[in-house]
Amino acid sequence: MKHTYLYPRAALTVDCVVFGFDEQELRVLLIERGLEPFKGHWALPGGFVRLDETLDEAAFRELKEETGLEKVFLEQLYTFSTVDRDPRERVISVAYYALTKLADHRTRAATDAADAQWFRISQIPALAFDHADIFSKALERLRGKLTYQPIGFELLPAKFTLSQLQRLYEAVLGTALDKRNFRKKVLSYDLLIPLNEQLREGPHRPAQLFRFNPVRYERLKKKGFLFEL
Amino acid sequence: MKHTYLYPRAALTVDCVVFGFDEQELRVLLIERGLEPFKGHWALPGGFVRLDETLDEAAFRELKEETGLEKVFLEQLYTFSTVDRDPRERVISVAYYALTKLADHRTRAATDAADAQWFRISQIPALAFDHADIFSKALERLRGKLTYQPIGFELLPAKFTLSQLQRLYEAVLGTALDKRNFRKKVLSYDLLIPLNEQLREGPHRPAQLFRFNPVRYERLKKKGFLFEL
DNA sequence: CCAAAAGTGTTCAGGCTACACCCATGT
DNA sequence: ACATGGGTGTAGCCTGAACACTTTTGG
Repeated sequence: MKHTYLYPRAALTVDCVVFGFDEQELRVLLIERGLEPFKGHWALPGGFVRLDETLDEAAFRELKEETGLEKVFLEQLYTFSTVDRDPRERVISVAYYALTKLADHRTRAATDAADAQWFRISQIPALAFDHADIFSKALERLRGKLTYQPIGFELLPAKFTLSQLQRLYEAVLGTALDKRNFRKKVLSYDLLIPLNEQLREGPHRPAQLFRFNPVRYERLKKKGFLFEL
Repeated sequence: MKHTYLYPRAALTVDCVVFGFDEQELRVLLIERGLEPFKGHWALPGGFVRLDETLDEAAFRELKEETGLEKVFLEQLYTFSTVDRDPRERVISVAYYALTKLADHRTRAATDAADAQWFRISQIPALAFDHADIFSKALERLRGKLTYQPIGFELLPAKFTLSQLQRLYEAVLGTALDKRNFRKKVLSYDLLIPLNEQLREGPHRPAQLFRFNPVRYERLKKKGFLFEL
């Protein structure tokens, strides 16, 4: 009760749209709220920004605290400021989106955050506050970005097959892609390194595993660069 | 002196990077600060956000108050939060960028805001706070956006020639473009309406004037759409 | 008549699209 | 042996890049 200002101030929060990919469909990580307002509703992970941290730091911290996630791809999305977006008082929220390797984090998230759950993006429940707006802006951004920057890999395990990569693109973009053309194009970037390893699962020919070339990956990611449709 | 909170809160501002085009080069509108900190330095127009307005509203309001500009294209850019970006106290700033028709506003801005001045982007003075960072992020965004969305027209007068449009693209992107290819491509979008009017200036053949097709323009602007290189 | 910018078509190469069959494996 | 996804090449089309000269005007 001891912080007094000349003019009224809005409270400031960060909220994170955490995407994952389950080899079939895109998913988002949501938290069930234990407190009012919107108690019992699902919401994006997030919380108040402290005075001694940047927004990026706040987003990483909240992600860690609420979901156990660390070292994920995280990028600022947009700042939401509708006057009555929080029923209690004026709260402005800086939204982030994160891309995670779902398989790596599935178990951890399940233990650190008992109330966290991955939802298919086609089956998202009613969300607290204006989180539905935030989510849709994040999805839009992900779609846009995926087509001109090679960020899709952040959603896949370190070793992956071309079919997995293609399924990811198809899931995110919502369109079917031609297998041969997709492979030709992706390989042409000289971004994937074939491993001496194959993925065998199910009654069919095993699939070649790849990882990306980290140096080339960074270079391309920086300089914004055309990818695919 | 009577706004008291349980936890300390950051102050919140908006800052606007206002672009204009003088037929030759891209320019930015800056304000000379009359108060400390950074008194006498140039800075982006902006100011504190009120509790009863959204960020967009705050940006429009500050733009009006400080520069006299109204009804310009305005879009949220990024939120800046380095802990010591303001020497007085913790201030978080939501940056916007605006595109204006310089010719229309030149005089108005000059009267409403005696301290406002248009600078060539190649000759920007030292800026207050982290405004240089904000500016460079805005320029990067403008460059990126111009190549895949038809927003360049916001910087031109309502009636313009193809050469003016081309010079704009060349100035923003920093590259020379082939005249014939440029015209072919731009016209192919069926976005420009030729007028029964020509621009005559100087000892040479007069140039055909165009305006854009507003319906088609809006449609294309919305659905994000490939433009040019 | 000279200087200055406006305006205009064609050719070529490379990239994108469409498309169908064989391969390796587990059951 | 069969069902399942993995893997591969080519031909036509279209788009983007390169390129030079004529036209219209004002001075």
